Amino acid sequence: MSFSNELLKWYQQNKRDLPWRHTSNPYIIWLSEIILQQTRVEQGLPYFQRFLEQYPDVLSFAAAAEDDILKLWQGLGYYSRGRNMLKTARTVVDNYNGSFPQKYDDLIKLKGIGEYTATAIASFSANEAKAVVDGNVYRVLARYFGIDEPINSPKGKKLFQQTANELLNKQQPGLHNQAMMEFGAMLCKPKNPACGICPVREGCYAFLHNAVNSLPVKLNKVKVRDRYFNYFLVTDGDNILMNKRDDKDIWANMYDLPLVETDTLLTPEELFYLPMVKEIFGTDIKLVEILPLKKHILTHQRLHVRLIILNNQPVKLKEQYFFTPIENLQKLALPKIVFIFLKNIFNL
DNA sequence: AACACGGGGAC
DNA sequence: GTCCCAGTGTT
Repeated sequence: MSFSNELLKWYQQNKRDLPWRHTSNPYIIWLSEIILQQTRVEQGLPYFQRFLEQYPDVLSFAAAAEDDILKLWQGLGYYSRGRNMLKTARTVVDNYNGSFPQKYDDLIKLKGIGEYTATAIASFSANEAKAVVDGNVYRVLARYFGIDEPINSPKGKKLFQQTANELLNKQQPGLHNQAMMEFGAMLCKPKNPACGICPVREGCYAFLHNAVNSLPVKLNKVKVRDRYFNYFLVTDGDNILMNKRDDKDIWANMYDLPLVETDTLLTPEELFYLPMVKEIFGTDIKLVEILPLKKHILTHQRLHVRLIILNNQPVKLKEQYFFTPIENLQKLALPKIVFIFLKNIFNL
């Protein structure tokens, strides 16, 4: 029995019942695929449900405001996905008459849809015969065929895509693709794969050569940068001073508090002496409290975040600053760490 | 080719 | 702590 047939048999018996597997609607599949980029199914599932309820079709999605999309995306990370979805939804309405494309060549042109996602949508919704290659597929192929080429080198990427294409079941590409990924996620896991119950282990290079833990090979460990975020909490009656972030840094276009970033951890005295701080709050700082430093880990950054509560009014409002009612915080898209601070203070 | 972009869960 | 998740866009 061929690898593909064993795989499909395993899939029919072991697949999870996931909502996006009950449809061939490319809009719904697109929604699920974007949400699941670099995101585990369990984490993305509730977001998928909320998005589908709020925006049942591409027309309603295209009509949304960016603030509303980001708010619904809050806590999921990689927020450019949400912003790109809005662009793509509007492109689909404008250029495709609201009918979501199903062909790879159309999909790949849309914002936020890369090689993987275009293949996934095309094969799941219309059985286009292309092989998906995601993190799961890299792992399954590297182990089964004993490929030690790094999965994140250009050469490796080509090799794995080619291998996946040759393995693809051309009769049922959609099913085959889903089966490959489910197999990688459920059985051929990164740590402690279930080789004991694996239906294809007799043909698996890694199993036969005791190389399961050394495959796949991946290069380039990410460098992590330390950043120190000093947030200032300033209120005026029932209003709170907020900041809208620009589109350059992390958390683009989302909302946080007035922020002074430093290279190192400063004492309050050093901090209050900074020109930036004096410019915004003057020289007479009325400190109420400094909440303890919280560490917030991102992929490339370690954020050291603290909240400084002042009894000052700003002497100068920067352009991106604005006062808003505290109850309105519920409606703003806030980075996780900012949300946690504010939640603890205001019982949001 | 290298880097930026979040947050969470498993070990 | 480390790894990595149904990756993509920018430089």
